[in-house]
Amino acid sequence: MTLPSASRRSTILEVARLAGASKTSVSRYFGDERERLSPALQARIAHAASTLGYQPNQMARGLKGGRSTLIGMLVADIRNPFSVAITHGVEQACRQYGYSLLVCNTDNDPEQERQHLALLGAYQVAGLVVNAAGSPERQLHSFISQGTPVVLLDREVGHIDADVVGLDNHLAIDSALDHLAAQGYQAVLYVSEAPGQSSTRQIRLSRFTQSAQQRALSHATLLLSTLDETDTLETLSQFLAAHPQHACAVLCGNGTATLAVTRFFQTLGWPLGEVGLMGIDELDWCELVTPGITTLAQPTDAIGKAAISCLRHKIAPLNSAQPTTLSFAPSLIERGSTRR
Amino acid sequence: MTLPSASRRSTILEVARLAGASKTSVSRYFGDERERLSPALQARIAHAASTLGYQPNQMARGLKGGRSTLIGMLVADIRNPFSVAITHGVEQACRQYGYSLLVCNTDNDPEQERQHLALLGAYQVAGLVVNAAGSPERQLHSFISQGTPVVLLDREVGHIDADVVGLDNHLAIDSALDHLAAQGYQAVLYVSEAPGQSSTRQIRLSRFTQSAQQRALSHATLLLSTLDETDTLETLSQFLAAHPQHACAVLCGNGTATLAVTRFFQTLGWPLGEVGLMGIDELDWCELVTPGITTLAQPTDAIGKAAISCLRHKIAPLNSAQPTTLSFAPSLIERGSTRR
DNA sequence: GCTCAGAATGGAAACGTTCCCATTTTCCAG
DNA sequence: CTGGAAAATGGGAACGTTTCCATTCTGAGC
Repeated sequence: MTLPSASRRSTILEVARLAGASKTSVSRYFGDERERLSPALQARIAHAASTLGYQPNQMARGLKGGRSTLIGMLVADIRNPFSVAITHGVEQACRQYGYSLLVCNTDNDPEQERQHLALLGAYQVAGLVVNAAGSPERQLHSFISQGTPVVLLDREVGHIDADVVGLDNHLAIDSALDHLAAQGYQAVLYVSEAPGQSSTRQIRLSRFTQSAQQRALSHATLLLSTLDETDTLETLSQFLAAHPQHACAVLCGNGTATLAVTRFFQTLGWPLGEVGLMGIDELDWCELVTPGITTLAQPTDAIGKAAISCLRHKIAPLNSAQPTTLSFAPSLIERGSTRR
Repeated sequence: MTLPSASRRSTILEVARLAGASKTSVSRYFGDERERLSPALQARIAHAASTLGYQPNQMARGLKGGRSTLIGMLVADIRNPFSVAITHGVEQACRQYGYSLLVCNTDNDPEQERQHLALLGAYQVAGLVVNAAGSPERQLHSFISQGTPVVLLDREVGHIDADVVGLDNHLAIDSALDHLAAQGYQAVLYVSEAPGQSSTRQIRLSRFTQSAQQRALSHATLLLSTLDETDTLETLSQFLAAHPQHACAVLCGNGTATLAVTRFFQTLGWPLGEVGLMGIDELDWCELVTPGITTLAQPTDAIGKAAISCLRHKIAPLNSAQPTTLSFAPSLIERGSTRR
């Protein structure tokens, strides 16, 4: 004889029966009206529930309530350590407030982004944290008009009534230039991935030009393309050649750029420091490449937490709070790559 | 006058009304019985649905069907690039088969693991991919007995009727030793994080000892503790001192160990290559630290895909297929750190 | 023209909750 | 005691689907 261990998940009704209570009371117990129940009843329900191993069915909950305890997060590139660090912060904050995080990676593909957004809608997420790949304005609008709050992370999107959380890009670029200037570099090349739809890349890029100009620094910019590696090497060499009497430095717009440029430095045999190198985003290995690469670290945990905090403020009341922009300051981690 | 743009999400019933059909037919259209409908009806429904921007409510679906299109994934440490790479593979495979991935990071904390598993159960995930932090045998059993297939990733867990997908650890250790021996190293120190509950770490560690012995290599092992950095440095120095007449090398059990050891090499001023260094797991920066660090790369995409493939085979039919263990071979990426 | 199989379609119950109400119980002021 | 408000509890409809079953429609064979 086999045990009838088909072991279906038990329901609220079974708990109610075992506890000698109504399903309403059990529902109250597991909802947030527990204190409305008499201590005696609470005890009976607690006992029955633990006997049966009862656990509320979130699907049913979501269906009835029209809202789940799920928070959706769109990440443009999950293989970027910076994105992971932020995701980690978001996740911690979610747990703290009893939400679960549904992380969707879009691989920087607007089509995948579209699909993922549709899915998150279908799962009635309670809020949305978006590190946009494309410009999904219409879809985001539809979330917002349905009352699902949206927070934009690191990248802005068209005209959306949403909070934006991220690095203070102006400050970051300015700090970097301050540091480089203070270290005696007189000509700076800014290297970035192609800005495309990314507001952050656009802002950093234009701020660089503007700010370098103000400081009367010789400067130029270089956009990485995954193709033409030789072209890129060429441009780098030319920059150095164009400033024979200046101390030159390269500033990288994000971690990916730093990685690529570090490789190029090695290919070209440029000594770190003599030619300065500095990057936005701190990475594990920056201290390993002798004499270390100077970076501007983003407060990733704080950014993640701030995102969830924004969401929470908009979830509970039908809060018409104005969209805010929260900008965080980077911190300078000084290493040998900017020491002449 | 404000527009009544409260814009609720439209339901199957509204589509049915607009299309002049019954909700049953609409349900069939969006389920997988579309071909049972006459072309005329299909067309009407398609039109109505797109007019209304209808999208099936997954909550209701999950509730009725008892199963969602969600796949749950437990990751022990999302900040480990190796885990991320695997997650990426799993995610791609999920998309390919129409599943969505609910990624939960446990930060190597069994308690968080417990909570996340409970949650995934409540969301009726269709399958579970588990990179275990602790030993949640009981919970996993309850998933399996409820018919939810489970795949173990990289780490085994107690006595669970589940497929296991991961690196062939014996092969990996053996390949590493083969390579080191071929390069002329005669004494090898194996560095690993403390094995704890991780079957992978245990297996690699014991295989190392066994295999090094067979090859008549001088060997020793060192477990990293996050505390006592000086202790660790001490042990490293002693190993070198103990083999004055041998060519020494260090083999790192995973990416974290490689990072830590590389730092130690720098602190101690050991020249890479003269003292050999090799690591399991390929990392972005391994080629940047001159003269490059030799690694064994795991086929992360293949591993992720295999995991989902296992799940799929068990989801559809009440398949009683025997649990399998899929082991993948690593590939050697040879660099200067193992060239004398 | 009639029967009947099979295709096409629809009605209604069920999934496990929540929440609005209604009902019962408690207890205190008069 | 008693009336009545407040506290405690329960009944049942509703959420948006899926699915079982019943019904209607179509056309081929006689």
